[in-house]
Amino acid sequence: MAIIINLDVMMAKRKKGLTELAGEVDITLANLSILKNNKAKAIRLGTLNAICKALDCQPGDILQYVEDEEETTEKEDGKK
Amino acid sequence: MAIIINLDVMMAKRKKGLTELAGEVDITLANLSILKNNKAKAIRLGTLNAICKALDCQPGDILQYVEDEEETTEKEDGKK
DNA sequence: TACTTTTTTATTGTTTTACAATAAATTTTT
DNA sequence: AAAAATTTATTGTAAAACAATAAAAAAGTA
Repeated sequence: MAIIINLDVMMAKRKKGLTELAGEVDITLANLSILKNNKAKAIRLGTLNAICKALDCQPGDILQYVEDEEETTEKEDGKK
Repeated sequence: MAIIINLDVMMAKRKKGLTELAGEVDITLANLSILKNNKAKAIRLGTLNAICKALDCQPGDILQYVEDEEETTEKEDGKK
């Protein structure tokens, strides 16, 4: 996979924590955490919409495409 | 909803049709058409990834957040 | 106009996954 | 240490991606 989620970055910029954002996005803390940490395999446009609205940003601020070369040597990124 | 899909725009820029793109993205023509025409309610990151790779673009080129005021007066956008 | 290609729409079925709800563990902050 | 915030995990349900297929509609070409 080479789509990474920069939700944490935008949250930091807006000074919003999970608790606050979860309320505005109307999603549970737990599931928003999953999203934030790139554990989600898909996203509903309605959810993306709510996030963009709450953070006043664009999808491009949250989703980023990077071509994957192997840099898996460092640590591990995708553990089972 | 206020997330719109500009996949058609990027396809036009890259001069790629559905047939060609569907092959590269490894998704059926029919389903890609649904995506392209904003009929999808969600998108898998794997699919978004494949599209970005095939079109050499970013998610932000395809997904756009617009706050919805009512401009439904013109035609109809979302029919049932 | 007929023929071809592309695109759209529809239908059915399977599999995946979002998300809720909940709880516990972990980390961070005070 | 205590409190607050975050992460991780589990179970269940509803939703939706996507495949496969087919057919209608639109666009392009001879």
